Amino acid sequence: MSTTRDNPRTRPAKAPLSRAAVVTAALALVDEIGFAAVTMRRVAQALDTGPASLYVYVSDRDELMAQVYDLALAEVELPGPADGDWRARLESLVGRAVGVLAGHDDLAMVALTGVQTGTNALRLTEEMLRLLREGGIDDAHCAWAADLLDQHVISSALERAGWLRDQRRQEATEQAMILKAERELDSVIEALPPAEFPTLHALRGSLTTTGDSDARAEWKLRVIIDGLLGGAGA
Amino acid sequence: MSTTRDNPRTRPAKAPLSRAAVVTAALALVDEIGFAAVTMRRVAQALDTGPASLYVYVSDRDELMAQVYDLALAEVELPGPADGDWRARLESLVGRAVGVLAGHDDLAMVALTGVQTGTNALRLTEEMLRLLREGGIDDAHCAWAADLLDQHVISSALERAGWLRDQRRQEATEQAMILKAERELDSVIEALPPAEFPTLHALRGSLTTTGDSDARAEWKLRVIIDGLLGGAGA
DNA sequence: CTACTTGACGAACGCTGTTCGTTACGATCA
DNA sequence: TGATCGTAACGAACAGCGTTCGTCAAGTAG
Repeated sequence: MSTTRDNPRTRPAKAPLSRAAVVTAALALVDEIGFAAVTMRRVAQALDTGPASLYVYVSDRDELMAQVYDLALAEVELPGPADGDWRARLESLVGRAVGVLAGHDDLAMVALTGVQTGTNALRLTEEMLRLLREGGIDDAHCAWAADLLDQHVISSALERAGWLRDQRRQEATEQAMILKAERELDSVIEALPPAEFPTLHALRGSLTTTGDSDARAEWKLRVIIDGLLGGAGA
Repeated sequence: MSTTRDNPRTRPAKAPLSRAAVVTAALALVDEIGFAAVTMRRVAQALDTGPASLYVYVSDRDELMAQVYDLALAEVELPGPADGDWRARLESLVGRAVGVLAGHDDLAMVALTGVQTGTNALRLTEEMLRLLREGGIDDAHCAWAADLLDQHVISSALERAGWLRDQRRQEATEQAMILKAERELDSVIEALPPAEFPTLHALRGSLTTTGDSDARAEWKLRVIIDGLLGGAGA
């Protein structure tokens, strides 16, 4: 009974296990199996350990996911002078943020639980505010404008992530149903009484084309900046 | 053993149990204990039955919550001619939607899982599109504009719901810490190196005043509509 | 060589969404 | 009236979840 475990020796090297290792493994898992499917147990399994071990470096699942969120934001490169004037740079910054977040499934959901205070989140906010000021937005409104842009980033990232997921699922099923959800919405509208929903019927065609989520996000962003420059914003 | 159960008689009347009853109970529970805390078991308990019984009327927790979401939207009254021109009406409609959703904790999260096709969601979309067209927004852009406004509604509702929840918690704790999260963000910014984050430092005051979430949501809405009228929207 | 701190982790708790198989009721039909 | 049958109701269970506790082993300081 004294020499019960040879585990410590049989296990070769093992991962040193650290806060960074846990967060990195969790992010990789988000990309692999999706945000909702990432559990403490699976993260532990990926690190070849038990779930309890994670709590040395992370206090909570929520805190872990907040760290993962900030790690993902590290991928966003700040636009430089080559990207043009303040407006072009702002559009570039926002576009990159949407792209990066959408590339990690529904990870952007983390940002809905409250203001993120991670290093990278603050780095992006700093640059966003700087560009807004450079564009002449009133100091008193800059915070609100950044908030509005943040909401746009998160919403668009989630929408795009969902679209990417659907597309991957359809590739996996190898079915030519093109866009099931799209057709669904179309048929729902078609079944509506035209007398009560005339506008939905009239615009049915343009409502159900969800394909170019990129162009739509860019259009929305232009609208927002236009609004900031035009009326109450400046 | 033959007269084992007098249950059917001892139980006085019992709830007839129906799809509507389940959804209504779930909505009441959302208001009482919060969106995240609503489980199938608790809904069943509120109806004095077991969790398995719910699955006769509802296929899924997600489907149940989608129904609850649409039921909540029924509270939104469409603005009438007394509310002014198309723009005033649109602002009124969006404001009411935000208010109603924010009054049901994080219920707006449901709308992040995909396009909602419930009766009331469509009712609001119809009116939104109608007003946008009346305002002269190009048909090709109306769908995108409605999407943008939807994102605003959901984001603002979630933000406001979180604020209301924090406030209720602080009332419960009877503490005068005013706004813990606010102070937290303030101290986080204060601790940042000023050389790398000059704008965050400069705007620190206006960034941390989260109090008037109403005024902020209204300002954002004005910005969006201004943007729709100004540049690429019309 | 001993004492102590600290990371690692097996086991367990209470909870979750959901399914299965069995009841018992109300309506239908002979 | 009496038998039949579809179906709402539900007790029990399953697999999985986040998290905590107590213990074990390894490294460090004295």
